[in-house]
Amino acid sequence: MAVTIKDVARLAGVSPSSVCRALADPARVRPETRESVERAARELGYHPNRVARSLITGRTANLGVVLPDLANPFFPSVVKSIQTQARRFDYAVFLSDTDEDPAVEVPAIRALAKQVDGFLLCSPRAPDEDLRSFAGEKPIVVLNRRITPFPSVTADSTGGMQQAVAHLHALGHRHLAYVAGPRTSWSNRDRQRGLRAATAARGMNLVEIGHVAPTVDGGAAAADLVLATPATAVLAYNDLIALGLIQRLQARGAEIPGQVSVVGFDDIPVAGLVGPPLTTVAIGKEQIGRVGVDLLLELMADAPARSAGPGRRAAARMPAAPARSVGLGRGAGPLPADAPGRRTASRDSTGTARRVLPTQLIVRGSTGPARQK
Amino acid sequence: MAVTIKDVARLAGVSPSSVCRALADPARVRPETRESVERAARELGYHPNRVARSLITGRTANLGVVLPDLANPFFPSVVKSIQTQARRFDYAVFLSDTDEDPAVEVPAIRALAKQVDGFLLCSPRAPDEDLRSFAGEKPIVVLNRRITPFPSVTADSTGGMQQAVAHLHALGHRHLAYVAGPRTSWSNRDRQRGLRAATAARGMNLVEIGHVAPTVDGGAAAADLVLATPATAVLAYNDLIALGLIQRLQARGAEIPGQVSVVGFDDIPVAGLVGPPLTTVAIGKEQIGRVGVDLLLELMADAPARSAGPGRRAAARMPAAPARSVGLGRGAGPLPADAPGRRTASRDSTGTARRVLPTQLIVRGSTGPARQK
DNA sequence: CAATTTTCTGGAAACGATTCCAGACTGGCT
DNA sequence: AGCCAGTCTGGAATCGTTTCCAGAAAATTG
Repeated sequence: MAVTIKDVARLAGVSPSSVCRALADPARVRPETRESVERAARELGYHPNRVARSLITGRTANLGVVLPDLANPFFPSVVKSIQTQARRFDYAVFLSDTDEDPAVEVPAIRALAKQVDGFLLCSPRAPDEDLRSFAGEKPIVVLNRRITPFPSVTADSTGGMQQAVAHLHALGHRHLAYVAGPRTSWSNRDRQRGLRAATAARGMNLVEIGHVAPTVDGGAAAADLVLATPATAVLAYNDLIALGLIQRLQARGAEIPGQVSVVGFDDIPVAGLVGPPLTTVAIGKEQIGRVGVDLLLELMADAPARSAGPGRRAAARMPAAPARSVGLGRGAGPLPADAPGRRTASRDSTGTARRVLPTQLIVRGSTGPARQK
Repeated sequence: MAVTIKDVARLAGVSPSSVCRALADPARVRPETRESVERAARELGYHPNRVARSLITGRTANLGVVLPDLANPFFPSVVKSIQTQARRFDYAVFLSDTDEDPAVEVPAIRALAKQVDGFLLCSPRAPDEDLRSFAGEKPIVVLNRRITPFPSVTADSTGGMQQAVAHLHALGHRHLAYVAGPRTSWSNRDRQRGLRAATAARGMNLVEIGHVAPTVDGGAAAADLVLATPATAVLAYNDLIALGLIQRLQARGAEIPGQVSVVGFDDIPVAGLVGPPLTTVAIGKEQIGRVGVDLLLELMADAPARSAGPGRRAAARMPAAPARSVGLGRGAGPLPADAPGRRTASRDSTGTARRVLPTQLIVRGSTGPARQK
């Protein structure tokens, strides 16, 4: 039914091998051959079957992206940047939304494993050891979490929390509350850790409120608990929770920021549009995806498709992933962080890359001077 | 490197064909064979290579989703529901974001064509004839647009606009403005058409404001133009534009809804969180994806992978797509529209399915009585 | 012009699974 | 015991492409 390489070969009057060569690497055939093959291919509308190709080359030109919840506006931003960067290198993207269910993650990865050249795991929720079982099988880069031995891209939660706490301290707040996200979220632990350090450093009081879903509803559910504490300001695991908090706090009659200040995390696109606009810690969502893809491509270049030996032939046709693209810095986001120097790149003791992206407090309307007791 | 069917065969002491049979259809081998194959497979951690399988079966168990912009919160909702429904039938999802560029669409489809069993095109922006060139090649279902000969899932824009206009009319508005979305968007034309009909029916005045990007910035750009008209209420192509309008109108000192009422379209998740909460026309985003997948699976069952003849063998192992799943109605959304009767299913003259999903006006805080001149 | 290198090409093998076909074995029946 | 139907299995072919290998043709050299 579909037109194959044989059809082209027949029409062009050459062998399938020559068609392959003519299309893959025109320099390796006589100009006349190239010409007639190209004409035949065009005439028949031939497009090589990537499935068949990947069977023999071991490369699929696909990337797998696994994330917990596309309904959280943070993730579409990341996926979009992944998509953009992947397309630049002619990679297509598989998407798998696990719906915040850790148990779905491993099967999801497993299902995609043979169809992709590598994975980007965004904020994976599965236990470390489950994920580690994929080490060595496929190149994997983890976003928003650190699991040896995988390269990772994370945000500087500590720095962000320090900025946020400094801001609140300057406004006179001394009693803070933190509304925690999912128990299985590494980011949550990271942010919580950063917040504890920051409050401790300034001798501030911190109340932590249980684990809630990282959604608007989760935030709403925590609001009443917040009012029951002496906290004059509350920091949320993420913006969605913060939005839910504001919503419910206002419904309870609490003025924001008059009675309670609220700080989010992520700076999702709508953060500035709500009433009052949300003060939040911004992280470079576009950078996460871009850096993640670059890291993954580097990793894939090191661990080639089939043979383990370095310097494979196929690598020649693979677009160069490394330095060049990293340095491009196209589409500088709102963060001034795109300057090379600001991005922290390090390697741990085993040599795996760890990129930590800078964070930045965006002060909007949801924070103000602490109320007087 | 990876474990293949041969390895399993060797360990189990049988031929590769038997391994295949034992795993695919246990009833076709002796229980002992099945047992030893399963043990060997488990021991080696064997997972069949889906790429190799699809080469011979012609089925990939992948779906392709193409959409214009994941940053528009409308699309993640749709993708998520597609993903959920696809997973239920063991399909994986390829995602391609075209960044609102019509020219990218056809190559994007082309690149995925050989790796998927069918496509869901969400709000495609490419010209009809370009997309029609894929007819017959692959099963395609179009969402938010109608292009013969493809089955489609659309929202009842006319009904939605009628509700919105009735609402505004009742509030005393007589002069309306419409801020149009992308020129290439079928939905925009559909909504515009519906709005014209609705206003004409009531003898209301309608000013149409040029095509803007379907984003917050697009809305902000149109705000000043709105103020220059006699309109007391403005309807936007979508919620993002409406949000941008509100933002900029407020910045210009216009009270909302005191001076201008604003109506959006889509009911994106944040619509209720902004200040003031947005009055908007809701469409069943979860339904769109679910119905789209069901329609596509039906279509794929009719037009099987390889041979054109009906009643293929492979179809037996493919989960039944039709009625059963459609009727499930799991996870009923906020719309009462999940009841079977309310969803309009029709077929045009050529017999292609056209599902039109109901819309519903959600009245929130951004609309109020018309200001007195 | 012969010898040698280089360029170019076709045939065959390979990738990992599925499926067809035919042969081996089992069991039931006469 | 002999025959037949049915069950179960292994070998071979297949999917569409890439790649290896060897041979043919062309170009270069002495």
